[in-house]
Amino acid sequence: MTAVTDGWPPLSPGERSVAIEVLVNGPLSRAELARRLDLSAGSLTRLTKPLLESGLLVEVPDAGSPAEVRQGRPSQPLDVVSESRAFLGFKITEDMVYSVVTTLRGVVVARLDRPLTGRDPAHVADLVGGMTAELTAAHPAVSGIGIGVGGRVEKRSVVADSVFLDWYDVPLAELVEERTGLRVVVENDVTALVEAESWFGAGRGLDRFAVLTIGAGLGYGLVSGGRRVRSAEDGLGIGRRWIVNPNGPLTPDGERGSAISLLTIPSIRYQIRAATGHDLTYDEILASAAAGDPMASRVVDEAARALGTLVAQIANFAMPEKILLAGEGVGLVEVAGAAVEESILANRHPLADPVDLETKVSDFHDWARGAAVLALQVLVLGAAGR
Amino acid sequence: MTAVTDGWPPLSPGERSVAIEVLVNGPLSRAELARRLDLSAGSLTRLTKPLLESGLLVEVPDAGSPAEVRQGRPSQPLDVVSESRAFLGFKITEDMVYSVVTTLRGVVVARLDRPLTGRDPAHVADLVGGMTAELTAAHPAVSGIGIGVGGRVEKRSVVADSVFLDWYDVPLAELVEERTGLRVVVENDVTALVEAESWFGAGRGLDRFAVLTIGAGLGYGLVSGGRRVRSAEDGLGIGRRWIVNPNGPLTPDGERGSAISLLTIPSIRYQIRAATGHDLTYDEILASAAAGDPMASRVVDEAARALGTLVAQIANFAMPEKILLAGEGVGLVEVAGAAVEESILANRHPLADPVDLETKVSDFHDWARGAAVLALQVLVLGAAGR
DNA sequence: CCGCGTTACTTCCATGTCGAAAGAAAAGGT
DNA sequence: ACCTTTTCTTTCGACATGGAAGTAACGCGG
Repeated sequence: MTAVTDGWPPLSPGERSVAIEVLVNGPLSRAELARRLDLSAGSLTRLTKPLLESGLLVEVPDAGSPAEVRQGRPSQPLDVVSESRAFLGFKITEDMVYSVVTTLRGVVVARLDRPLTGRDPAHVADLVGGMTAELTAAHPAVSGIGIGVGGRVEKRSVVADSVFLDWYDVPLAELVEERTGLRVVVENDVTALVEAESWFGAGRGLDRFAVLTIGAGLGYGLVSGGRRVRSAEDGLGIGRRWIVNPNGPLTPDGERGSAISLLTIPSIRYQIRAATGHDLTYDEILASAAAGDPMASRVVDEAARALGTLVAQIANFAMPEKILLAGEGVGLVEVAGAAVEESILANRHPLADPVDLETKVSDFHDWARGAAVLALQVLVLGAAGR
Repeated sequence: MTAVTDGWPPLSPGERSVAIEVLVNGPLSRAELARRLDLSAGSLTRLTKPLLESGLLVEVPDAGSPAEVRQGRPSQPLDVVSESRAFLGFKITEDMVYSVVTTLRGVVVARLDRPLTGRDPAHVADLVGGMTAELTAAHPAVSGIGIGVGGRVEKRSVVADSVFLDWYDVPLAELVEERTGLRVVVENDVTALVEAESWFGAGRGLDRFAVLTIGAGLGYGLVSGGRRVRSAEDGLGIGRRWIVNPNGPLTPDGERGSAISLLTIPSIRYQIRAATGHDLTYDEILASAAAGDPMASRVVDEAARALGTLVAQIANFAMPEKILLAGEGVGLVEVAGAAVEESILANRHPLADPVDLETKVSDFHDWARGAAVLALQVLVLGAAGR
């Protein structure tokens, strides 16, 4: 459909590690790479040569801080040409398709959203194809497409089941490849976000890293040894049965006191609606709580305590170096951060390390970006892992 | 003090992986090793030659199942001479020192226990030294000593702090090495057990594996990527604040409804004592519950539900392939296994994989064995990991 | 009993990666 | 100008690895 420059030549393991290190950790000199990758200087000359010849890496002028006066020959930083290739990322929700164009570094350079008017796979693929055509018009050097979907995805191409779309075994990657001529990677939305954050986000450079997402549901992902931990419950989310406080509220989505009932946006809105009769938006509820409204405060505080409990349990059992909180529902932390902190401490050993918790205010474009970064990982650098 | 055959010559990475594979997974032919380690047949001839010459491996007669009629040249299994070296493992408790002698495979071939009459480091080291003398008399080929202690241990040699011994920065490894002339590895008892089970026990061959111990306290350890996950809270155990059920009982050791209050042996005994005035042993309480006594049943059932919750949370957040339950308090599972199972299911996603849970009835000699296996790992095979 | 296929193991060599050492390049300091 | 320092390149030897070819040891079937 559109001109496609194909990927770089296949990389040897050594070359790949160099490419990824530069891609993830900005411009780096050969000497610095040698230190980071624990290789000799000679090896770096050898490994970088084909990468420079193929154009994946380029030598850039030293933009380093001139503050530190260094002796000796100046280093020659290497970098990727971030804008040389672009990736498209899509996030499919019940009623919208969100998309972004990212650079090689996962920086979003364009956005495009379209309402989703039907759930037929062909219709969705057509819409994605059309959006791709629009985006590639302005950003021609697209190397691949990533699509994030809530639900279970197999082999990074087939949507095994997605309840909200009523899809079962839909070969989405194939459908979109047919329409665009581009290589397509499909993945569960949470999984894609975890991979992306592990590379270019909060989890950059970390060995162990966890992500908890709060939105319409709860999502969880774990990275260990620099690789995402796969499990059978990928894409299932945290179930309705996960009981945090047996005395907690009962909502349609979850059992009494479950994490779902206490924390998700629909459940919090349901609680307020059931108690007051007013149907407030999530942001309105947070604002009311911040303003001191007793009912909203009670619900938000209870949610914050539940969140703290969850975070503490993740820290206790998965032992990540860092936990990222993402999703549309993290505004909770801004309003009731103290309650979250308190609850974390209450559920941790007093002598344990403090939990490194990062909150990322995110919208649906972040999910789309996650998918784009996953496409980058899979299509350009081959396979997974660092 | 006693004749010491020193370790084998240092191994190259390739040789080490072969040695460990044979050590952990029984006799294996070169061809089988080539398949498992993803190496060529030629490499295996090369790698095994020095191991055979140094005596670490030997060729053994094929004891394989003669049922399967195989064509071609019979394979030549290689094995370690399990009895060629021995390791001593010690577990130091408040009032006893337990010790075992193990083979290269971590099989216990002798036990020796002595009461601990004082907490002075020199006294404890003397006792360990004396027990070592007794044990080496019958088992001369001792290659090293491992010591497990409740508390935090640094650099596998110094007890940073151990509350029950009132020890702070005690260089225990050094003290015992002086008295025995053998190399000594000191480690937190839970850590040692986790390492041992990961090699020769329930976690054999698994990439992700968790251990939960129930006894005087609660212990937790996680293996990921075949390596134990280190964290700042190593040796701290699960704290008194870990709230499982806010409506639960209050005990001296933990806050209301904490895992400590619900699950540990002293807490369960405390609950029964507080409710009935009778000071029953843990086993008596379990027997009463099994016999239908209402008070004991209530306490045991509540403990079982708490255990199920813990196991489910470990499965949810750490996502191990298998969870091992060990320690002196696992009798609980035999009496109230159904309640445990039920509670696990209640806290997992309905579509999630069932939890692979193994219960190991264990006594203090298992802790000592863990320390012995750790000594084997560190002293013979060098460094950590697989 | 003797080929024949099969599997296990060994020997040998080409390949490729790596580090160490030596040299070249490009700065600052004196 | 000269020295020092750091970076980068080149060269070469060490070493691990895989593949090909050869040898060994079995069952099987004529």
